[in-house]
Amino acid sequence: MKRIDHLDRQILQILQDDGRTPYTEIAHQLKISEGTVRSRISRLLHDGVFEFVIRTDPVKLGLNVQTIIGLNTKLGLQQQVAEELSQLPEVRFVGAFSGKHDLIIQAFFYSNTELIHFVNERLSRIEGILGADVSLELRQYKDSFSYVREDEVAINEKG
Amino acid sequence: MKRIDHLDRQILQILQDDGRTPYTEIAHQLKISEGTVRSRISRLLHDGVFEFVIRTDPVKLGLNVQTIIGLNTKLGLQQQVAEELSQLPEVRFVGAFSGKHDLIIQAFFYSNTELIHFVNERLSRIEGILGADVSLELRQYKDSFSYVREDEVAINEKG
DNA sequence: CGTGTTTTTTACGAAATTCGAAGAAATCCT
DNA sequence: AGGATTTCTTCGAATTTCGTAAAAAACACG
Repeated sequence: MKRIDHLDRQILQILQDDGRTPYTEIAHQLKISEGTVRSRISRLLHDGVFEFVIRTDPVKLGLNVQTIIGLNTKLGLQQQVAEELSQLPEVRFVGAFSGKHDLIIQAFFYSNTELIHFVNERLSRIEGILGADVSLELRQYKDSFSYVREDEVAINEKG
Repeated sequence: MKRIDHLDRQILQILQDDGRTPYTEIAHQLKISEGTVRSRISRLLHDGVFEFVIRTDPVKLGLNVQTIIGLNTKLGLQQQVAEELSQLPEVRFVGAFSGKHDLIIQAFFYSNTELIHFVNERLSRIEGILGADVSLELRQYKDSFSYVREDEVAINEKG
């Protein structure tokens, strides 16, 4: 896989803002040709560096209850638990971690009732879960989504 | 703001898979005209229901160290701490929560060294932080991103 | 350094997509 | 039912994307 250079990062940064920016427009902004933008993008896509998606607002879709749940699992059952959790549509993130919790998941619900039902009926039925610490999101301050860090692009700006 | 109907959700679901799907293609799949797709999308964009973005792979960008950090803050300083944390480029998510931790953040680093530096130099300098539980991501099982839950679209499929 | 090789970038015409706007169809309200 | 409003379709024009071939740049190695 080819190294990602500064031009790639600049392209990614523009697309992070608006994933539908025309290649011609990106080319114009970066003062390169459309063909270059196109070949860079298809290489990056091919290498799995990024993909075009949309970012929906959960609240606007009615998902008002957002949670992060830390879980502890029985030794040896962690992976199985993680895979079962991954199946659930309410769960959007599942990761294994070092630290206080073996697994941390993020889940979204239409209501508190649905959340309680999730904890009492779904989680409790999964074998290997020893405990679950539910944290309810009260307010969101940042959710940036941009892994191309602005500081990184800026540093090379003068190079 | 107009209610989001089933057709909107179908459009969103297609775009979740590939944010650059042409409107003509969406129209074809859903057996409606391109104009309808276009007007729906511009309404949804206008209402802030979604936006076109790209999803980059942090690991491919060199961000190998992914963490979730639970923080406890001094009473009354929570908001200020949250806002300071939001400024940091390493931090991509900041939320206030009920539960064991007042704030939960997600942060990404190029190396363990950078992480240690972040905890020792950056976090420790922020006034109002009482404690930080760092969880290091060992493995990711799911990171779906799709808030239009498949089950929801399916249910209405017969309506 | 210089020359051959490979990679990247540019250029350009053809195909596809997007856009604006106007008319048709459907929905809503009373 | 009838008029008003919203949503949907249609269609030509403008723009973008795509394929490809040639130019330019970067690279490798004697």
